[in-house]
Amino acid sequence: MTSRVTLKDVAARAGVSYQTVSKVLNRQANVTPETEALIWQVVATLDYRPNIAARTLRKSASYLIGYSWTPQPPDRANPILDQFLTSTVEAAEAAGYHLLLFPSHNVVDQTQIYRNLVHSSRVDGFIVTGTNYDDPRVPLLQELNFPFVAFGRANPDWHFAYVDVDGRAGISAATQHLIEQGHQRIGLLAWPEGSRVGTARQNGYFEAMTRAGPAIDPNWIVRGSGDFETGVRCTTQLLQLPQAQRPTALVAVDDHLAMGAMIAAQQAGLHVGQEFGVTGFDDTPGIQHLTPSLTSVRQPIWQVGQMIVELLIDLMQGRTPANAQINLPPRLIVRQSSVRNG
Amino acid sequence: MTSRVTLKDVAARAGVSYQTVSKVLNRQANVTPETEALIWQVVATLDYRPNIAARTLRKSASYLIGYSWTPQPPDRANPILDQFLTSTVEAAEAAGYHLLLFPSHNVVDQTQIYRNLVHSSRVDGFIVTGTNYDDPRVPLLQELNFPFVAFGRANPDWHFAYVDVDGRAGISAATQHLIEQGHQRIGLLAWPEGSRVGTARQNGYFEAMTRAGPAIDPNWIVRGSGDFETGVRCTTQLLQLPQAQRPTALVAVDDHLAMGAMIAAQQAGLHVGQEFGVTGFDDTPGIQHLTPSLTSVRQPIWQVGQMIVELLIDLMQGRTPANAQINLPPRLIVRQSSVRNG
DNA sequence: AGCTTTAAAGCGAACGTTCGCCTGGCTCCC
DNA sequence: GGGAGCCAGGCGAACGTTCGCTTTAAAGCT
Repeated sequence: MTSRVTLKDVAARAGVSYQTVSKVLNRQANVTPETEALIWQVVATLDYRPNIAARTLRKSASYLIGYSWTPQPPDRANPILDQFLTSTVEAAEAAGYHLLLFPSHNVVDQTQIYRNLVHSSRVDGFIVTGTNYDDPRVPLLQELNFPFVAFGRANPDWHFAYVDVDGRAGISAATQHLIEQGHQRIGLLAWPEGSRVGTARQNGYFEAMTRAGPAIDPNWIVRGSGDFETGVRCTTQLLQLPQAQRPTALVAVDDHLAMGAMIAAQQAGLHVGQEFGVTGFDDTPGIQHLTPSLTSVRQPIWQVGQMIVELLIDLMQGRTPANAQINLPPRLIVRQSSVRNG
Repeated sequence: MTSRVTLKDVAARAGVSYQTVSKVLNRQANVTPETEALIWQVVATLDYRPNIAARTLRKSASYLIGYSWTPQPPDRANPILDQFLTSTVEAAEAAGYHLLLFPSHNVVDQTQIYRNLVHSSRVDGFIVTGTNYDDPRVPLLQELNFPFVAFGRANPDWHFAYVDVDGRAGISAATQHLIEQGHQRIGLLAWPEGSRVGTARQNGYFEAMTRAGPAIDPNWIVRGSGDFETGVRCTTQLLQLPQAQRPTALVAVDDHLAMGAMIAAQQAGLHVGQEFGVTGFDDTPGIQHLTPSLTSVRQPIWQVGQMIVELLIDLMQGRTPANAQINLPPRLIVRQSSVRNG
């Protein structure tokens, strides 16, 4: 808009060639301290900023990171989007990169979008979220030999950079915690089989149960999509079991299921916490204000974002990170819904 | 990564000059149908994609829109971020634009960040959210003569493009609804004075009350930051008033305050809905699952995003939109917390 | 003194587009 | 039949950088 000031303007004012100015700005100059100081001063007075497009063209590096996420339906919160974006944007910014958003709603030809961004050299790398088994984006980006880091693992046979949160350890800790509260018959509210995240989480339940001893009744394990209504329905159904066989606590693989479970238990006249333990997963903002407040597993989202960017920048700049498969432990946040004296 | 294919490659293969290929791709060519078809075919077989950096440099248009938002603390959900981003990204994509995220956390020198993005021609325009009275970004962008559209108004004396949601109408509708439910003494949980959004919303309360008749007791109006704990505290305090003077319903200017109010009322032994009406604002995901479910005012976020992008594209392409000050009505979602037979 | 080394800065080219102007050849019409 | 008009396409230049090589001049060495 306001007429742009370029290298040539700075050079003219400083009495040097514009290439010299470029070298000074990129700190790779052989110049006398005097000319260097002069150039910096002219840069400051003219308020010069390098034209990113020209730099991008010349260096074929856009300093842009592509980021896609899966939008949630509007009646559902995305508990981590805000924090994850803030974290990644901040880490990227510190290294001179920006985030370019693109939607993943277009399931039809996901790969075309990626191809396009790669071949038009719009972006230098990708952050891929919500990976599942055999996620097509992973082999695609590998085939294109394009830098990317995933939030979450995929097919275990594939070798690529990712940062993941150990859902197994999280659910295991929640289960263990309920056992320590004296529960013996503990049920599991899980997602349908086949999702990578869901499998990891449910394995945490089996691990803790078999380690600590309580027998598992297959009837205690119910599956459904991860929403509130499913939580209500499945829990109501579980509570139909004969008194001596029905669970006294439920581990849910996400907070929505857990909230449904709490409501169903309350409707059945149970005092959640005291008589009936419930735990969730994600530590969705707001669940600390429920009555009773909901125990949940909190993912270290901030750290995930930081590490993803760190890895990605290594990859984009051609370095090989020492450890490109990172698995972070989540943290159990104990609240009223799972403790007996609460 | 994979060796890029350029206009010249296409031209060589098609036996024309590369400029002609460019013209065909930009649909401004005078070419025979045969050569045109041939060029398109070669483009397809070589899988050519224009290099965005080169185009950006030449046209000095980056097809990038800068978007900044104010991150919420991690224990607080941002109820609209996901939907707003999805909406804007989708609308932008349809017009060939992408969104560039940048953080607004750096309060110290907000304007430097904007200046930088403008002068380096990183972006072609901005979406500015969370505007307040005398927001410094508005005059800055006006001075730079740079296209932008705000989500929300600012100083009423300034003339710029915005899309806003009529908070006054929303709170007015909520208040009106409580009056229709038979409430006469209705209180207001508001933010501290001085915020633009807060003022608009509280005015809706005054409007509906004076229009419909109930006298307003200044004691019914309490202010504090918009969080859950404040809602609890203020409501508890209100309920200390003598029985004959205390409100039988509360209008809250956001959902957090409303949730606090519900809990405080329940702790005071009141049956929310039946005996004590509560309404919120934002229709935060999840509040439909509270007991009782919370009546709230829903903003047409999707539409806001679409219209902002529409306006912005007009501005960026030099057109003058017919109506650049858009005020959208929100919608009251009535649930159990505000109805007497609920 | 004559030669090599080094420091400081200049110079040309290239990245891949788009844009405006130019040209060659054909058609058309009086 | 010859000039005007038009159509298809070519051509040069420019956008603002970065990069590697060259040049100049001064300094160092034997």
